Amino acid sequence: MVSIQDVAKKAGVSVATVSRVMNNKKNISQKTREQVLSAMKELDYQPNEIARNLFYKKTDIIGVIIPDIGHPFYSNLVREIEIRLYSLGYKIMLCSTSLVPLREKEYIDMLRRHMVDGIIICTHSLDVEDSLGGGVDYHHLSIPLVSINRVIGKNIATVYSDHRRGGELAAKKLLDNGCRQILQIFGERHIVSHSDDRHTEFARCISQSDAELINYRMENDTFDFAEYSQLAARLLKQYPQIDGVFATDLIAAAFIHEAKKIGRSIPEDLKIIGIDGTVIAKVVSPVLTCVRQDIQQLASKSVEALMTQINHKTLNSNEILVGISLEEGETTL
Amino acid sequence: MVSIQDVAKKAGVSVATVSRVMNNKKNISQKTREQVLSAMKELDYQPNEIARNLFYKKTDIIGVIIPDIGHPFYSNLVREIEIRLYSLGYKIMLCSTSLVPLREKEYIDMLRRHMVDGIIICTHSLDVEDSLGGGVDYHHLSIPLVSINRVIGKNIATVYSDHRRGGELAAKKLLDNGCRQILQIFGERHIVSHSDDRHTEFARCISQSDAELINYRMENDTFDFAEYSQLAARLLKQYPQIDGVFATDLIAAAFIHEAKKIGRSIPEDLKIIGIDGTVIAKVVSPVLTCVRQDIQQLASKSVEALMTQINHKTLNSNEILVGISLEEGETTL
DNA sequence: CTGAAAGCGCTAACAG
DNA sequence: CTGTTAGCGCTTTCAG
Repeated sequence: MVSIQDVAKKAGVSVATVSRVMNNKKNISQKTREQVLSAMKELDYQPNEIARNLFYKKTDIIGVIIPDIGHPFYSNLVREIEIRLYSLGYKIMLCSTSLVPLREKEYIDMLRRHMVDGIIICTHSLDVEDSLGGGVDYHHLSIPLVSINRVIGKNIATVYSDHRRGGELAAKKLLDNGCRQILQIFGERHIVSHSDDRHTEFARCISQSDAELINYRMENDTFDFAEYSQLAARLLKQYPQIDGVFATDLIAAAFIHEAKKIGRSIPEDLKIIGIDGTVIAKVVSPVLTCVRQDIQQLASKSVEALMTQINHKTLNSNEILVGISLEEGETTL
Repeated sequence: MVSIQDVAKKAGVSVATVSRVMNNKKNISQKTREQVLSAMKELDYQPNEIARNLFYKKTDIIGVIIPDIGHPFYSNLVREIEIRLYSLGYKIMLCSTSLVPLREKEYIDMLRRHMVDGIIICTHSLDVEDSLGGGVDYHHLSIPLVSINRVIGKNIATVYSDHRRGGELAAKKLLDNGCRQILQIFGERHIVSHSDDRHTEFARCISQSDAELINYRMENDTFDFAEYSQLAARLLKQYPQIDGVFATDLIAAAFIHEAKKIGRSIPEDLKIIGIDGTVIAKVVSPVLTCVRQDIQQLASKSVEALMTQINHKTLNSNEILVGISLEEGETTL
C-alpha cells in the first residue's frame, strides 16, 4: 500500500503538504500542488480512509439491519435506503440477521465497534428488554438510530407505516365483499412492532361485524414460498369455510396457488388481500389486492431522521407516520 | 466514546495490559485480568475497530458490488453470500450500482480506500477497457477479487453459471415443444459477460433447427415489472406469430400476464422459459419453466475463491463453473 | 507479569 | 506557503 509518506517523498514535500493538497486546502502554491498531484497519480495513491476515520471519529458508514435481504420487502427497502444514503455520501454496512434473533445484538455491537455514523434497523426479532439477556439497550447506544416499523423506545426515532389504517382498509374491503369467515395470518410477537397493529386493528374491525375471524400465528416464519404453500394447503383444508384471507404477499400468493388447485375460484369464492405490496403482488394471477407500504417514503423519512440526528439537530417528533394504501387487484371484488 | 485509556485508568494498569486482556494473551495474572474485565464492563467499553484495522491493515469487510439489490436474483445472491461471509467473521459493504455504470468505478475506489479485505463483483455495466475512461483496471487492484457471471480479466477469479448449457436446455425444450417462432430477449452488451452465452448458445441451437429466431435487445434495462409488461404487450402485438419466449423471470412473468390478456393460452399456444429461477418463477401462474442458476453454489464458490486469495493461497483455476438446470413448470409442455 | 514507547496513516495546530 | 509535531485508539516490541 502506498501511503502519504511515499507521496511526500516522491513529491519532495512533507506529509502535511500532501494532506493539504488532498483536502483542497488554501495556501498551496500552484507548483507544489502540481508536484503532489502528479506524484499521487504516478503512485496510484489512494488515501487510507481508515486512518482518516480514526482521526475524524466518523466513518460515513451507516449500518442497516434487516431480517432477510432475500425478502422482497426488505431488499426493496434497502434499495431505496441505499440510493438516498449514497447521494449523501454514505456507505452501507449490510446486516441481515437471517431471522436469528441473537444476531441483532451481535450486529449492533459490531457496528458500534466499527464506529458507524448511524444505524437504521428494521428487524422484529428481539425484545427491547429481552429475557434471554440478548436484548439491546438502545437508549444507551449513543449512536444515531432510526427504527422502521418497530417500537424500540420512548426516545428513539421510529418511522412506520400506518399499519392500523392498513388493517382497517383490508377488513373493510373483505367485509364489503361479503366475507363471513376470514382468516388472518401473522408472525410471532416477541416484540412491540407497529406491524402488529394491522392485525389487531383488522381483528377489531371484523369483531364489529358479524363475520367470524380465524387467527393463525406462525411459529417460525421462514420467508419460504414452498413452506407457505404447505401452510396454505393445510389451512384451506382445515378451514374449508373461509372466504377471506389477510396475509403478507408471499403467503397470499401461496393461498392463490393452493386455492386454485382445489378448485376454489378467486375472487368469487375466496377473497385475498396481501400485505406489503411487493412485486410478488403484481406478478401473481389473479393480481393481488394489497395494502401497500410506501417503501420510498419509509426510506426517505428514515434517512432524513437519521441525518437530523447525525447533524446534531433535534427531531420534531420521534414518531414519523407514513401513509398506507389499499391497492385493488383481482383477488377482491 | 470510552477508550482503552479510560479502561486502563479505571483498572489502574497500563493500556498495554488492557490490550493483552482484550486479546486473551497469556501471561496475565488472574487478578489483573479480573480488574481489567470489570473495568471494561463498568464502562461498557467497546474496542475501537477502526484503530485495530489501522494497525492490522485489514478490516474484515468484504465489498459486494451488484447492479440492484432490489432485484430478486441479486438480493438472493447477496443473501447467500452474507450468510457465508458472516460465519467466517466478515461483514459486508453493500454496493448497489443502481444500474449506473460509472458507479462501479466509484465503488471500487471507495472500497480500496476503505481497505476492504476483498471484493465480490457481480455487475454487468462497465467494460474492462471502457472507452469512456470509466473502466477499472482490475489487474492492478491488488485486492482479492472474485467476479460472478462476468469475465473481467485473465488472472481474475470468475465464478459463473453454465449459461451455455442453460441456453441449450431452453432451446431444446422449446424446440421439442414444437415452437417455430421463438423470441428471446436480452440486455445490453457493453461487456463480456458469461450471461450472454446463454443467448448465443440459444441462438445457435435454434439456428440448427428450422425454427425462426427473433432477437430483441433491450436498451435500458430497468428491472421494472410495469415496463416489462408494456414491452411484452408491444412485442406480442408486433410479433403475433411467436410461440416461444426465452427471457429473465420477471420479463417472462410479464409475458404470461400480457399473453393471457389477449387470450393466448399457455403453454398450448405459447411456451415460455424464464431465466434465473427466482421466486418470481414459482409465484406466477402458470408456474414458470426456467433455467435455474444455483445461487447457493455461486455464493459458496465465490466466497471460497475469495478466501483462498485472502489467505494467500493460489486457486486451482480462475474459472469456476456452476451447474445450471432446467426446472419444469407449467409454461412448457 | 507489566509498563513505556513506537508506530499504523492521516490531520491539524503551531511555528517559521 | 510549508515543515515539524502531537495525537486519533490500538498493538506490539522491548525492557524491567
